[in-house]
Amino acid sequence: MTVSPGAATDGLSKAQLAHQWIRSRISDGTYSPGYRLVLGQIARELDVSAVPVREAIRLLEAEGLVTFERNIGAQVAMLDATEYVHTMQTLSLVEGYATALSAPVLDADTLERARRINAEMADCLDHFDPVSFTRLNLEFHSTLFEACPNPHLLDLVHRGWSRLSALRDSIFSFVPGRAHESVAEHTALLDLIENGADALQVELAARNHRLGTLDAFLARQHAPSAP
Amino acid sequence: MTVSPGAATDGLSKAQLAHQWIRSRISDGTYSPGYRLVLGQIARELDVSAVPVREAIRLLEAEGLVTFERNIGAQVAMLDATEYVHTMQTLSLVEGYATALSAPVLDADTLERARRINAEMADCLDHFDPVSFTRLNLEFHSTLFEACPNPHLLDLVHRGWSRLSALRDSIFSFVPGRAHESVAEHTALLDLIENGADALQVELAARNHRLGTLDAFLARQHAPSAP
DNA sequence: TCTGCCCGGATCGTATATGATTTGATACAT
DNA sequence: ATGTATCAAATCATATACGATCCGGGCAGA
Repeated sequence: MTVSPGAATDGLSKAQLAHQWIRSRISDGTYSPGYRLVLGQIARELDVSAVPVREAIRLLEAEGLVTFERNIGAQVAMLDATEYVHTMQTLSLVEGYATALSAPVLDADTLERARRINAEMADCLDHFDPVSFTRLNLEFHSTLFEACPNPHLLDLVHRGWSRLSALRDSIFSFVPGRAHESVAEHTALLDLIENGADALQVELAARNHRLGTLDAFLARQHAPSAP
Repeated sequence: MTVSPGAATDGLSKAQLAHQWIRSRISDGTYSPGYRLVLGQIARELDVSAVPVREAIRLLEAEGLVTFERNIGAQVAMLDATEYVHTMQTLSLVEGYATALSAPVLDADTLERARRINAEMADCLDHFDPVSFTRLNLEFHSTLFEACPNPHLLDLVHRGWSRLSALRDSIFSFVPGRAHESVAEHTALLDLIENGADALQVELAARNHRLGTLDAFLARQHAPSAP
């Protein structure tokens, strides 16, 4: 028995492998926005043929992580200010709703865990560790919306985060002042949930929390004098 | 000069062609939920190779219109009651927001057109023409959210509609009582927009309008005695 | 010098061919 | 009669090959 062309390294197809590989390269910044993705090149690097790579890239396109033009090629999606606004707006919407749908089914342990994560985030601010802060922020919100019973919504939330994290280096910069607000809003959100607040209240709190970050970004855009 | 393998019928690639072809077949009911999509078979029917068809199917999968399993094959997505609820829930969310974002930029002509469409819908009820009613319903809502400045949201709304329309025959049945309510709610929504109501008000009105249809469905599910 | 044309390289798009996997049927042993 | 092993057909997954298309650079003419 020999390793044959159609074999799968894992339970995954080569197309899925390529998909994840490229995606992680985008996430970790190896392929930054605008980077040109050349089928043959990636295929050689992964030691597969161009067909699975092509499929991977088309899927990434459907996710909005890369742009693709017929007979031209693919490149990592640019995230300009407008794109950022649209993505954040959409994410605020779906994340807010997902959080509201999750809220009723969260148990005390989970909420406690969320509070601990938020406390860690506060520590990160003291030590000025924006990288950990960003990671913990994702953990915090994941904790709150992962229980959402609607898989479509969850998928949309994940896509939104994926887009942002993939392109965080270009625009999504850490704004210290906003970060402090963020931690406070997290506490307020947890209080709302723990007190069994109305679904709409929770939704709007979660939504506005994210829109707040967007506003902070826009404010900085329009007054970029402050470092 | 001869028609060669890589040629495109239009400006579209064969993969895109196959994508649209399969999608329309799903929409018009030729391929109903559960129908098995066999690559080779479709490829022969379209007179293309299996590669573009495969790509088309993977894209449809990303859209949620078909399910796909490695080494097994693809089939038109089943839309059971749970799926229907999730899809409607998500659609209510994004459509509501898209409508709210559109509202401020709608001009008088557009609103007038929406009112005319709604009047036609009322006529359909008198003549008992559920097919036209459903078509006009899409037209009505399209009129209201097409001006939405956020392309991501618009895309999500279109995907939701696509899912529903593709699978309408199986579950999405016309409930006369609800249809009358629907027309009335359309009028109320237009009034809100015309009076320059708060964005949140418009959003919730649009959202609840759709959730009302969902509720009507659920009520019928739990009490299916009445035909 | 500038402009337009043509050509070659790079890359995408698809057909074809073949390996890999699943599924269902059949034959056999218990 | 039932359960299990084996095999063949169907189908997916991928490699390879080649045509189609785009882009940039060189060359001829004004």
